[in-house]
Amino acid sequence: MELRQLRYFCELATQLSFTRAAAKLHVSQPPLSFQIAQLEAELGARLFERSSRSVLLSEAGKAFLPHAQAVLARLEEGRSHVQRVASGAQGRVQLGLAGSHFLGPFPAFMAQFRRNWPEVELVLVEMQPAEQLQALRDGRLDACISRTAVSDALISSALLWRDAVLVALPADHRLAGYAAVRLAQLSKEEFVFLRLDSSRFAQRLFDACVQSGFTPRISQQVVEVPAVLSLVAAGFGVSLVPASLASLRTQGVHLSQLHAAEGQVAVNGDVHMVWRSGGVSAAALLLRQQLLVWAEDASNAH
Amino acid sequence: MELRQLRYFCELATQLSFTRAAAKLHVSQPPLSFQIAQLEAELGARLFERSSRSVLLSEAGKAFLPHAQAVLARLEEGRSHVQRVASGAQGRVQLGLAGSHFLGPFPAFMAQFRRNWPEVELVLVEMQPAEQLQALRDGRLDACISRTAVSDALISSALLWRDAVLVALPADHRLAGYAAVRLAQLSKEEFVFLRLDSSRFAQRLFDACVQSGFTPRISQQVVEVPAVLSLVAAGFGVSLVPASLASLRTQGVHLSQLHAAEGQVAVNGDVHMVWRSGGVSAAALLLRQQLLVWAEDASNAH
DNA sequence: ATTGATTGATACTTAAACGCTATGAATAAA
DNA sequence: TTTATTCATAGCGTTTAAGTATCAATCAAT
Repeated sequence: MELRQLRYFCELATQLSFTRAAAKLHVSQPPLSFQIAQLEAELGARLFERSSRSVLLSEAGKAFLPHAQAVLARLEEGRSHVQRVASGAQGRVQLGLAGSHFLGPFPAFMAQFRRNWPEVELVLVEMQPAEQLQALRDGRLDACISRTAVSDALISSALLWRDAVLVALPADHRLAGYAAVRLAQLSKEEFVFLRLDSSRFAQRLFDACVQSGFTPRISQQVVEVPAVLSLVAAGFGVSLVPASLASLRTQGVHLSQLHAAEGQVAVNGDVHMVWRSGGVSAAALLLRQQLLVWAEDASNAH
Repeated sequence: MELRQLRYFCELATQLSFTRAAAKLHVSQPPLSFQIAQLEAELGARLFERSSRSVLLSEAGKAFLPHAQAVLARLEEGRSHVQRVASGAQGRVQLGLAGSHFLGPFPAFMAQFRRNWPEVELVLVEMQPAEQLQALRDGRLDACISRTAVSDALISSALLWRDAVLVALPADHRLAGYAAVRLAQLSKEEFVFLRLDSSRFAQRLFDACVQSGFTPRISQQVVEVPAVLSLVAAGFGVSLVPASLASLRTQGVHLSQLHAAEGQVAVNGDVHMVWRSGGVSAAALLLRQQLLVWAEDASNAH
């Protein structure tokens, strides 16, 4: 059996005339007759009752018609489904990110993306930054948002938007009056840190302290950023946090700018997108490209 | 797009190896590669991710697979549906008959037929005998059961089983004592008849009276046979009824045999099947053939 | 009743498509 | 490094489908 035969059959069933159906199908009449005859031979049943003046569906033809139509319709469905998936307009993207990014510009992008590509299921996976790379390699994630750029044979990344690092001080701290603080001024302080084993960003902050000439004394390590601010407010120490956290406005916490030490580049909390280089779905490609474009636009507008 | 490509695709999607899939499909490997490539080209999307050591479904392939499988499955459904309809094993037969036939052997056949061909919908249409022929010609009926044989260019018939005609007498009638009665003995009686304009059987009974030398005086004409017996019991007159009606055993009615007059063939109520010669469904053909065989068997057993 | 027109089937030729064998390129295992 | 396995490509032969021309049958109109 051939799809051509089904197409011919359906057209003939609606036209009920070999000549007209052949014209509609853009073939001449003999091939149409031949293909119908062939289909009938294979099914072992006459599909049309031909009298030399009229063509009518037989009982068998009436029985077959809905099946033939369903087959052709389903085929078109499949075709369009494949094309939506291949173009990325339909699919699923699994994006890993830490909870702190819900405080930055990311939610605005997410809202726009879901509006523009409603058939792309955007699955957000909250995940410790340290797990993200392994999840990317395993295929559990298609991309992730991180404050650390990565680049190797399998993983690439790109800057999305800049984010400064602020100093979080208890409101009654001796430095709370200053608009800006140098890292070296904090050498004697106790620190609240994100867990160093789960956050490469925290590791970078730690290293920055070391480069400023002191090893920070750590009073507490926590996982979530709001908890950092709460502990600072509670007097457990000072901390270094991304500037986008300012929107939290935690009571009892004073945020100061961080002055870079002379001859050093300022420590930053810049946000990157990180993705697996190969074997990604079209939807993941689309998300990546859209997020890069959006971040570019946003930073230009700013 | 071709069905072959769908078959190849589905097999490859389960085997995930060109070599093995080709073997299962009884083709060599190059045509398989070619057809898959062709399908991918037409859909504009890669369906498999080939690395030289493994073949995996791509996102697009995963999206297309259920459609391809559904298409092939639906096609098989259509094929078997057509064959059931063409063989008569599935379909609908509309059979016209008068209510009186539910009293004869017919219900036994019906039960057997429905047991053997459960997918054939046997629609019984109770219909006055006079309408039956027109309904046959119109296609509203595929066949009917009648006490009158018909034969012309479009309509054929065959004897199903014999049925005698009995004389129905009120229990207190002067002839009720006799086991058999001649028609001529009833010349002075009043008669209860089936409606002459709707029953050709009734017309035959009327003619038989005329041939026996008298024109029957008709006190009542009714449509249903049980009503005839009730009217006889109520004293409206005598009547002539098919022998199979004896199973009704109406109170106050005595049934006597009917002696044929000398040199005449006995009037009878033989039951025939009548059908349209052309343009009948396979299911109708099956019913016709089965009913003839069954009637033959039943009369032989008897 | 006869002719003319229309419809579906058939015969034959041409062009395209499919499948097979042979071969190549790339990768993983020995 | 070698060997084996896997998928892709090229060339060839066969099958298959479409087109043109024609036939047979039926209905309509003169």
